[in-house]
Amino acid sequence: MKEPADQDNRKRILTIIKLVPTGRVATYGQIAHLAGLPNNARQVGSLLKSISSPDIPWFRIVNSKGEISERRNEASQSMQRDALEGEGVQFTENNRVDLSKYLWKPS
DNA sequence: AAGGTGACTTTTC
DNA sequence: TGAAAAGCCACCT
Repeated sequence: MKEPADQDNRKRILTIIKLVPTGRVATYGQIAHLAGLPNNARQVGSLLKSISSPDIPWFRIVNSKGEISERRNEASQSMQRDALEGEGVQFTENNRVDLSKYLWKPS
């Protein structure tokens, strides 16, 4: 039987994000890779902007530099930083997180 | 149908 | 080390 691939992928991505533990962050590429979409990091981001589920810790997703990606809605950006700091993640002067410390390493 | 866009990543210089 | 360009792929005019 056949399934709509993109919807299935979307669900898989969200599932992965839910697995990211508190106080940790993950990169878009990592999420995409874990979801089985190695080169679709952008799609992950595109999906996150339309997030509506409170169960999804979207704020734990940052880009490969460890910085919060720029977006149209600035409020969302500062909200993300605030949420991460509330979980114990410290930001550097450059407005970045130390990936070598906070990056989620799945088993 | 075809080209532009984007919450990205990696390679190059 | 860091900025710029190229690469990628789904989604939207």
